[in-house]
Amino acid sequence: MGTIANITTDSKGRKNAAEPCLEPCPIERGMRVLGGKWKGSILWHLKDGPVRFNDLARQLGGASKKMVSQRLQEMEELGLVKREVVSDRPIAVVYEITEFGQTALGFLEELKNWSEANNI
Amino acid sequence: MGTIANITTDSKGRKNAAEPCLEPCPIERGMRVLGGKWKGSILWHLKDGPVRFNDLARQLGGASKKMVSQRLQEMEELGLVKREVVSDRPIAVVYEITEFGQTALGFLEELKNWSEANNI
DNA sequence: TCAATCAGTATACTTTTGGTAACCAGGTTT
DNA sequence: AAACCTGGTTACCAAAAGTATACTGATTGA
Repeated sequence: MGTIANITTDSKGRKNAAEPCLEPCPIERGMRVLGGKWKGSILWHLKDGPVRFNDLARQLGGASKKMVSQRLQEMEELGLVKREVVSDRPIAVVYEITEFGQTALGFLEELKNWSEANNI
Repeated sequence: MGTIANITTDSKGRKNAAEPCLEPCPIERGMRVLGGKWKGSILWHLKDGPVRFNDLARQLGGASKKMVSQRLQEMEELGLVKREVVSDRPIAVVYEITEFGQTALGFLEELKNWSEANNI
């Protein structure tokens, strides 16, 4: 939808929804990209610069390595983050937010403000 | 967290995260309130006025009645929506967004815009 | 009389998600 | 030598989310 809940009333006083959504609306689709567990947090933690895998995992308050690794992979495929091997030998990998990823930060900040303002 | 990913570098060039999050950050907590499947959509569909249960279900593009009913109950407990029986006999119930629920609309609109702008 | 509408609930089932714990190889620290 | 670091993977398990069908009980409409 997007505009108005289109409820009509027929001659018998019966109500029905004029435009049932055939597919999830933009809000639903957006949620499926950014709404997964930890995804928002991950993006937020990358906003100030590249972070290494284990550091990221530690900063997520309880998310397991498996979770972090899974989410990072999904987000890399979506183009939200970029993975970079900075050295082998003592292997080191950093994750960085992409330009596309940055476009979501405004929305995440609104969410953060909302949570804080309402003691969520 | 909230401010900066506090990464320090020791004398050997090793990096480590100074402040691991002990609990989920505001973004994570907010997501757990608004991020559940269908919750955002439901709130959005209520923004223009009260809607009846079956109409709402039809407008959610594939969500089953069970889902809609479950989500509505959760959201009522959270104070995001209000349930009102407008008549028995031919039983009629409407769901309405609360004042608190309205505070989340700004954030949902940002999400909607983001989804649409990026073909999500 | 038969069918459909209202707002759900009940039941049963499958799929997806989230999570723990152990493990890998190479290197460093104690 | 023993233990920890790096960035993950694998196996396993529990809980959540989703599907689909059928049912309520009063009322209205054809």
